[in-house]
Amino acid sequence: MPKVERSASLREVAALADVSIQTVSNVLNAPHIVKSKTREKVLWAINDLEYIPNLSARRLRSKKSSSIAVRLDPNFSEGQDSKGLAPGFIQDEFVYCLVEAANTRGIKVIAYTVANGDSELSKLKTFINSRDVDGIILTATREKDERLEFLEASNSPFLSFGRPWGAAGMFSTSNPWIDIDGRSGTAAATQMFWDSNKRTIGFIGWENQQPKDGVARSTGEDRYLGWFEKLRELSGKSRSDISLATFGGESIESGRRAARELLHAAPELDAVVCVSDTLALGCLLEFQKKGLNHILVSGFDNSPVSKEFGFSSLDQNLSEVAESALKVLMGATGFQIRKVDFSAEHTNAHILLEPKLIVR
Amino acid sequence: MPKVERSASLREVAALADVSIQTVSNVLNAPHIVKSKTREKVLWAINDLEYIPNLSARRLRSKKSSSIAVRLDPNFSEGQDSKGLAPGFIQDEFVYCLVEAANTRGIKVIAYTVANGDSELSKLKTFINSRDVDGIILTATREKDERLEFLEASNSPFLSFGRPWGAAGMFSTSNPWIDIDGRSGTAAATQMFWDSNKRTIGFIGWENQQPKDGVARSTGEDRYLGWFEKLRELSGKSRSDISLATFGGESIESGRRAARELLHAAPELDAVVCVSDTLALGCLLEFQKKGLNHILVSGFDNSPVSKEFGFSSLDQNLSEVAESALKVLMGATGFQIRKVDFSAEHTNAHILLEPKLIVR
DNA sequence: CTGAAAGCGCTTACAG
DNA sequence: CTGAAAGCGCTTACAG
Repeated sequence: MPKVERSASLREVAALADVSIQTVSNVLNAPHIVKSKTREKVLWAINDLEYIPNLSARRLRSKKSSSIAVRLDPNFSEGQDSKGLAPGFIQDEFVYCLVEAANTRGIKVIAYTVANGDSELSKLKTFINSRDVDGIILTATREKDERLEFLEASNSPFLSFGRPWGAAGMFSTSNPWIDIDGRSGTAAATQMFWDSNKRTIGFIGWENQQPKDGVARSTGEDRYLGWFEKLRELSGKSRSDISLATFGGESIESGRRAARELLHAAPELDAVVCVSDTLALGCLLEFQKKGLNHILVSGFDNSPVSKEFGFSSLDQNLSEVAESALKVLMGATGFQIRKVDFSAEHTNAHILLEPKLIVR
Repeated sequence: MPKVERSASLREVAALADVSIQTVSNVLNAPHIVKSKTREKVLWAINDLEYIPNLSARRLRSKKSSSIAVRLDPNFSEGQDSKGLAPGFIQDEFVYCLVEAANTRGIKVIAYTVANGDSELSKLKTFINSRDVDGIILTATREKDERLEFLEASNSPFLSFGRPWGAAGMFSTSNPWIDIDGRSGTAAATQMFWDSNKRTIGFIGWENQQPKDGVARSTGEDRYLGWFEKLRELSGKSRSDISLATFGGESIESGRRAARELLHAAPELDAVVCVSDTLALGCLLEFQKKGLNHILVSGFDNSPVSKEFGFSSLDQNLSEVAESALKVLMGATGFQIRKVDFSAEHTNAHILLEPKLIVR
């Protein structure tokens, strides 16, 4: 391969095709307004010179970066409490799917991190005000969130992955979000067990995440309610009789302990719906140790752990999440990020997608 | 927060500070050449207007994007063979550390994917020729690699994470790389077991990765040799007597089977060095099942699995890898990506970093 | 040390 | 349908 000095500019393409710079630009950005004969001549020149537009120039002039930013989080914790077997799995998969979906739409994705000390808000301000990105994908938004306030005030397109649990403004159009319906997921797992003639179906959730009423205030409570309500519907039992649930931290050891607690409460236990793959594995290992291989277990996330150990799990379907997110920010078929007026448009500001039960 | 229309431009800052646009630019890019009194006046105006430079304009004019690109890979496999418990763990962690290190140096990171069908080469050409990035971080390079050839020909800065195993040109300056020294890692694990008075130390590697001679041709062979040579050194045995090794695919089940094979070959087995955390866990679970809790096990990657199950593992120290990678591309203290002439400069084109043994 | 001019490579707005 | 002009917001090169 010969040394390549630099790539051609519009000017050179125009000279070769014997048209104006502007016509070449039109062939690229509005081909339909160029006469087909001219267009072909220009395309030939573009191809011949291997012309690739300078994106900085395009962005400066058009005032569109065709880029979005997304935060990356660390998967390791220095010491501290256990975060389970796949702490960053969902986030990393989501980012992968987002990049893939964005690239398909001609959008670049800039990854950023927030290291100890610097504020995410100042990073977002810099991204937006330097015109480096057109929009932002947020994660882990809260009710009073300075990021939301800034993005709203600066009129920047954005979307959150995940609901701001417990926030009064969860359904406010000023915090548009897309999320997975955990409740319907654990309900589906419960239904599957029931259909396999399991009648004593327990639940293992995260500690401090058991709803006091029928309303979920966290991901864990939401997944609990899916099991609870579905079991009530199927069994015809009263609320107070649906009580085969226990809770623990996100660790193998918690899963083992929870399994023992459930067995103690109901020796006839024959299935367990778990809030996570980590707890499901702990539970499964405890049953194996006791030779109770007939008890079925389900987890959440469809992580490599669930595949490797062969238990059912709920896949969050992140490529669909990513595509839906871009559909909100760009419209169904558009190629540009734009601000959506949810109060006026037909686009829903809050999207809930079904997880997919992977039966193993 | 009030609606913000748009951020200020250099022109407005200059007007407020009562200097020329050029002086404001100098305060930003070459503060030392501006008289301190002028500089303060300008900084006050910048602060007052919350001025943030337009990056597209800066990039267009300066011909530097201050960005690099890195590829993201999917962690899920559709069916197929097992890829273990943490298939994308190292790659994802590396990307996180790279973004963090790059941001500290004022460099943006654009993530890209290569979906089935499109070629990575054409993506790289577009990145480079559209002036979207100044350099590329490659992964999984091979001996004859069209990506290397293109980047070389276009005179673009780049660096590979990982060695092109088995390639004659592994030490060619046209493929600069940074990698982790797996061999010294498994040697360190072997030494640790020896120091704990373990004398029958086995090894579990990946299938088809056992060196025929003393030369490694893959990551798995490299890690095997670390165990082999260290054990030979410590035990004083001859080559043919160091044979307590077995191999399998990257799965829990393989680890279990390998553990049984090692026990069969040497019932006095008291430690096992494994090529991966997945194999280590399979091995550990098999020992636990048999009540052989005195046998120590080590893995590789220091993934959440090793933390959760409490066995020793080798941490790849990816933040150091990322920082070292940028040191190659930017120099020790620079803030710009530049092409390195390895044949002339003192920078080494091939960097091998030590993994860190995490003892549990 | 500071400023007036040029220009990076495009797209926009508009005249023809 | 096509082209001449303007200009996006900076940095560079250079004159003073």
